[in-house]
Amino acid sequence: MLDTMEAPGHSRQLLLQLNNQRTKGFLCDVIIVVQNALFRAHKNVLAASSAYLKSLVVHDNLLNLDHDMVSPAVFRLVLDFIYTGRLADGAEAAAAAAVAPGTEPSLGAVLAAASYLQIPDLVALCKKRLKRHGKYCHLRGGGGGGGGYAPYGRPGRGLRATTPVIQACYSSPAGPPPPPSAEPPSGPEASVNTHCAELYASGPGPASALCAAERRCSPLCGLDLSKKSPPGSAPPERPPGERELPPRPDSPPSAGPAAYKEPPLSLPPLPPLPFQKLEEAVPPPDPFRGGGGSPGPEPPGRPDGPSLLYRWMKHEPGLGTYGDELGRDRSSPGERCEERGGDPAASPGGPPLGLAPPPRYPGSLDGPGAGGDGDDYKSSSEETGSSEDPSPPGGHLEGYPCPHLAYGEPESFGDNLYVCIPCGKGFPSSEQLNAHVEAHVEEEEALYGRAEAAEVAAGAAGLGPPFGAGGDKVPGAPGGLGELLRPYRCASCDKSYKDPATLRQHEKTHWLTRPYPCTICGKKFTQRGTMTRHMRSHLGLKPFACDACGMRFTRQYRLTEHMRIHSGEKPYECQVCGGKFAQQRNLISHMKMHAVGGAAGAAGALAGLGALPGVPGPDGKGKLDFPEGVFAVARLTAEQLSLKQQDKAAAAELLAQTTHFLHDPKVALESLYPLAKFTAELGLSPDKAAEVLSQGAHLAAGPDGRTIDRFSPT
DNA sequence: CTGGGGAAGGGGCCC
DNA sequence: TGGGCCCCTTCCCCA
Repeated sequence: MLDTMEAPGHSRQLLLQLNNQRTKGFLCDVIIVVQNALFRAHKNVLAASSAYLKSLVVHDNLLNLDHDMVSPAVFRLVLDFIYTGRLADGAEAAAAAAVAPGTEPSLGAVLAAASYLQIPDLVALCKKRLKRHGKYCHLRGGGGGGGGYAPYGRPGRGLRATTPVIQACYSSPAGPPPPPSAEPPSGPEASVNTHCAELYASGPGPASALCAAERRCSPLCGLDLSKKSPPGSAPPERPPGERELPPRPDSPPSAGPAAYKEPPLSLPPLPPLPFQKLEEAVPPPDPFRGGGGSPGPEPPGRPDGPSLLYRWMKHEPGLGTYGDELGRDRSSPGERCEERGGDPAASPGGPPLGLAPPPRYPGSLDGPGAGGDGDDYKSSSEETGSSEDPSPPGGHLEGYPCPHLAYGEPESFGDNLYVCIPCGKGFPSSEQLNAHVEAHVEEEEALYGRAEAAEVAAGAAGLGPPFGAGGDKVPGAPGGLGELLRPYRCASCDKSYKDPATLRQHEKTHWLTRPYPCTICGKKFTQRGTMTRHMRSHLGLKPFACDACGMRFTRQYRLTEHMRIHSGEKPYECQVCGGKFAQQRNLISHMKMHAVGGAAGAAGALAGLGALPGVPGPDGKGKLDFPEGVFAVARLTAEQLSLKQQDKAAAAELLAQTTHFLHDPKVALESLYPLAKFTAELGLSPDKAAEVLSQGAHLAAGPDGRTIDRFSPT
């Protein structure tokens, strides 16, 4: 009979590993939004620790906590407790939160949060500590104007009040996490590196909760990265029709689940914070308020107004702030981010107090989306090694964009808490930062001209962008059918569009400066929507869930595509070999295999098929009569066209080749319609098909274009 | 080892 | 502003 054996320290070791993984974002499957901060964690761990969080994580991957009950700084401590079983004392809390001493969250705030989140162990620990101290407000500068049971560790809200962009946060200014040892973690190092999975979102609340002013002023703010699962695409764990989370019986109506009205993925705007009121009532000696007599900043997350925020955001992020490797784009090496000009650590405005500048880890977002899941997480023995050094380089999972590596170490700015995101310099007051940002703007204007300003002006005035493109719009200009359908022509590339807005949008693709940079990796985009979508990949927001398998996607279209796997539908058929595909892109890829040398291949095929009746068909299995050969030519031509849709010249050439072999004008004209029809079947727009038809008809029947009407596709 | 297919991620861009 | 589609690319699996 075997005795029950117990490995000593197993549970603690397990917790250490979990915490280690959390610091890297490894296998994190939930994001917790607390005001302007994002935390990543593991559902299982949260569910095992907090009844409240348990009720949330079973439904969603993105939780939105009531920031009136839990501040980011407090939740940081709570999360640390969950993963370590330890509650940092005041000094540790300050160190862990990278805040100035005396500004750590009050124990009362932690207790309130623990109660709110239903973490009995933490509640008991807080009470015990409070009793031991014999008071509730023993912590320096405690929350709520002196500690007590203020539900909110307000001082913590000063944290990074001027970091409106998503930014990594470290618990400690330096040093890797402690290696697992036989001793329980103690001292400040115990909480080292426990917060690197925390990101700060722009604005005072979740990404979607930016104030209207910020939305107005910043092309990067007000991003609503949220999406909702389409009807019928809810996560599988959520029963159909169930939208509301189960109410939490003991929570007040104004807080907790009752305040939770929207699925977390939607990141509903948060109500105004009572911060101002608190300040008015008890003006605290807030070290976050910067230099002496300055009027002080807005509440945390609300930096000096929209204009300042805009100036930060509109500036190209100095990617070195987040890691020099950021923004690297495999497919677009030319868009790699430029090195940051200066090192904040070396700058005069850098961290005072002799704090060592955080090392710049060569992180990279090359891997799957930072917040990705599924394939984004690749198993690695590294991750399980207890002695692994999470310090980069080389210490994180390949392909996994560890947030703290990717975004760089947290800045320890000491008193210089107003941080310029582009260059990383810290300033003691918002005014000084403002002046500094002005310099950035001037530099930027000098460097890039006024393209962006022109864009803003053009957008406001309804004018075209620079380069005079807007001046060439000639609605209804004389010409063929294409011009009638798309009268707004781009002066730079000859493309034409139906409406001026689309043309204006297109013309941005010719600009030298892309107006919408990603605040995380710095990659720039021509369209805000593209950038927003890109940001979702960073945050791992996948709102579209498959009912069948639970897999989630960032885009509706992907889900639609994915659902064909379950339905077995393969609507895309190769006209050459009959192969069927669920994804159109795979058909296109497949067709490239058939296409031998593009136009040359088409010409060869034309020569073999269209010119001679009775030659073997495309599949090589049968003989085609002449009309069939014509259609085969049309098909092949259309297929070729589908591969090179943008290349109108190539399309015209292919059509010319097609019609060249159709000596009989009647046959040629008859072949044009199926050609255009098939072109449309391949997914081209009716306009495109009409354009193809127009071009072909001109080639086949002369330049007058009179045949177009007869053969217009329906 | 290689090539092809399946599936998916991400960017571009038009509507 | 978001949806939808196209395109390129990557990863994995399998023959």
